Amino acid sequence: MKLNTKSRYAVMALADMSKFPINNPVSLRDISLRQSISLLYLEQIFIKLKKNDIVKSVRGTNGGYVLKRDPKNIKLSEIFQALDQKVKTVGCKKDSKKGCNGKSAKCITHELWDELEIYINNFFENKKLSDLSLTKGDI
Amino acid sequence: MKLNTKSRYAVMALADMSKFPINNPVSLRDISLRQSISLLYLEQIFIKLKKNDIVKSVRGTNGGYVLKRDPKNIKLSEIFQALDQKVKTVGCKKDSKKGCNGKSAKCITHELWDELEIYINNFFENKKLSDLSLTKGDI
DNA sequence: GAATACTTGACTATTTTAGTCGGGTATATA
DNA sequence: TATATACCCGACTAAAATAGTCAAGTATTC
Ligand code: FES
Ligand code: FES
Repeated sequence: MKLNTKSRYAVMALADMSKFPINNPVSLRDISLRQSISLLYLEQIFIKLKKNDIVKSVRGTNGGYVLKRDPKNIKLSEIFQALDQKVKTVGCKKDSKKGCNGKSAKCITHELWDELEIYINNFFENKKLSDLSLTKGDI
Repeated sequence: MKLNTKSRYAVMALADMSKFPINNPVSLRDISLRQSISLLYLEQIFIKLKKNDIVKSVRGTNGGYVLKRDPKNIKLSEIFQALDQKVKTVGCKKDSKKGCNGKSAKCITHELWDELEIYINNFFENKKLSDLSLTKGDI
């Protein structure tokens, strides 16, 4: 079970932004330098964050991105969703009646994995961006 | 975040076994048929389970594998460990002082991911094989 | 009009996953 | 003791996912 870099960087970048006065555009270039994340990669990530109403963009000189909401109201689960990062522990399609083995019933472990999936999603659901942006002084 | 098939199948196979009288060897062929898992793949999986003292093998005709311990004493975390399935949410090496970006300090999100890693590992640590083998009547 | 910074789709190398294959060895039972 | 059953184990491979890069823009401010 691994977390991909896209989600990790997304949270890192947003945490970085949330350290600055809101409504003050933060450029990807700056985030890239501070957090050592490839600028090109960040661009890809922010397109998705924008589409999902987590940030908004300000174009032109001194532009950048701005958090669209208070960090207190941004759940990690939303960030993950924005990046199509899903927690998938079951081997089957959830809403299908078929099991992971192609049989007509769910397998003997299905319930367990489902429980795990809910368990993990709970973590993301209950964590807000603000929960981590304030923990440390350094950027 | 996805769970790989090896771990999923391992748990499935062990759950299958635990439905039968202990000390009664269960052949991989039977498990393969019942659970629709490739026999060749199962072999690969069971070599590892054996090396990690979760099952023992009985060779020859009517042989198979036997659980080495009571399902009550087999934690999911052990099964995962046996298959080198690690939960990895941080981007850095845990015991290194360096961060995921190659810098000398841990990044701003490190603590969060570490917390998640512990959270998930907890799940596996607290689940026993017996917790799922008895839930359903069917195999 | 020059510089800054966002926008977007396509492309690619690398790694991981999910298996398969081949050629063994050990044991029970007929 | 022959044969079938079933474990043993390293090497191999196709396919998918990941982690980016690249090229060619557009919008805005100074
Ligand atoms: S995981 Fe859903 S049926 Fe096996
Ligand atoms: S995840 Fe450990 S330093 Fe970034």
